[in-house]
Amino acid sequence: MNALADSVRTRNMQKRRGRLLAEARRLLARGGYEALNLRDLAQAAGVTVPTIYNLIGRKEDVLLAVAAGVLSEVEARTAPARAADPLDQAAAVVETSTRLFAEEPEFYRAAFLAVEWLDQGGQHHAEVARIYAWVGDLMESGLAACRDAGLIVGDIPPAQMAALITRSFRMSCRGWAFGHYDVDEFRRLALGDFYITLCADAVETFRRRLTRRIATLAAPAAQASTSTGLRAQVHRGESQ
Amino acid sequence: MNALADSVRTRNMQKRRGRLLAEARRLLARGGYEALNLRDLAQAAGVTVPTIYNLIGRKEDVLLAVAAGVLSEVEARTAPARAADPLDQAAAVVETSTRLFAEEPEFYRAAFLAVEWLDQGGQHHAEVARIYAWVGDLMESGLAACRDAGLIVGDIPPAQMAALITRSFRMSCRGWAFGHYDVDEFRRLALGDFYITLCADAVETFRRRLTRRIATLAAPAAQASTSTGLRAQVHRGESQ
DNA sequence: AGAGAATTTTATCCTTGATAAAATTTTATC
DNA sequence: GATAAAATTTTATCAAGGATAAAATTCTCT
Repeated sequence: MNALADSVRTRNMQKRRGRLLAEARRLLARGGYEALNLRDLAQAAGVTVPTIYNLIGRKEDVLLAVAAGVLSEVEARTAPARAADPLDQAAAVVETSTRLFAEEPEFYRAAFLAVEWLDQGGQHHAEVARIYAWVGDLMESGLAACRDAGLIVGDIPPAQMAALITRSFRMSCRGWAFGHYDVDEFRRLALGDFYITLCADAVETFRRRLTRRIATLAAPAAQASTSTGLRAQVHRGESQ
Repeated sequence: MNALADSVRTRNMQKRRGRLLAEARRLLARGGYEALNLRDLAQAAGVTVPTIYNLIGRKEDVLLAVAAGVLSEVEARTAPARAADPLDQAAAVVETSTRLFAEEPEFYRAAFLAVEWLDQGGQHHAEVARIYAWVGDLMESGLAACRDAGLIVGDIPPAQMAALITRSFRMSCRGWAFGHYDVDEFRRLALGDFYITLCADAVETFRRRLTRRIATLAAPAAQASTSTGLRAQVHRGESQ
């Protein structure tokens, strides 16, 4: 009962746990929430179902672990990266997200699906709250950088602006994670929302810069993507 | 086989169907998605499970019907209501939502949970798309009213602004539907987001009006929590 | 009233989350 | 190195929930 020991047993457990989480992400990212069931997960990881319970916990805990993974990963990989230009620094959240999403789509898509699922399930989860608190803080510090550079008037409470950006950012992430659009469209949307929000409290020169950037974003591939995939859904036996 | 007949049979079926949907809403609004299972639903409505399949369809169709209900209800109850003031007209979406949410919380909460669930489930649903397309259109026409009144500069594509407002609006609705905050907080958030977005492209005088309104909104406490955890650096100056 | 159509119910299947108890593997002690 | 104890994995099984076929019932129309 040596608690410190990095024993064979402990190492194997960690390895199995890692495999389980990796497979959970793969299943989630590929087939969405409904594709993640404990039997398939166990089989994919080469263990049996009760082992999942032993190594991770109930299904909710699996999702929680997937969601928690993204936070540590992101915190580790997000450089402090103080850009010279405060606008670029502020936009860094979006640019970084875009890069990460493009590099490891499976990882982030899975994490996002997990988060959205957990958030929907009644209870409050500290992990989920922490993730968005982290995004919110980044947004707010971006705002602060702009304010310090004299680019922002200061008529609107920064917290309120940060909250707005965070809300719309989350929706943009959702759209990507759910497969409504690709990562480029995600970047366009998130960056556009960000610039527009900044415009709301921007000094005149800064505002001109922002509107120019917004015009650039709107570029070629139009939108209309998300809401037009209207495949007629036949209602059975629905006589009106 | 008279299709037109408003026969006893048809009338009873409609009545049962109505009871089923009403009970579905009740179960959803009270216990969230997990509380809505077909057996309980059938029992609550005084029928058996296969009857649900006959009158409505599979579980997904029940959710779809609940979601669809909100659109017809809202379209019916939303007056054309051209306010004298274009700002008020633009904000009408939020004010109307607030009123409806307060009047029939069960109905709207259920519809929202249904929509969010459907949206998460991989497939595209025309009903869901239509609901948010409708919101987006209202937002855009509000913007148009402001533009026609000369309150908006026109540097930012209205569609992009409308999309931003719609995204954040949806998140605010979510928060209310999931019980993260009450209807007053919902109104504050949604209205605040709306005003900030308008600020982004507002003529100077209009912008002053908006920031004043924003300051008014921020008013009294409520709850800090929600999801952001942002500590406000309260900008209190600018009282004018 | 009675034939035939439409609807509801009875009975049952299958998937999936969850867990107790047995079997196995690892650790610690002599 | 053998063996007892502890920890972990597996076998077997339950219960809940979505879904459906087939029987029973109700309604319509002549």
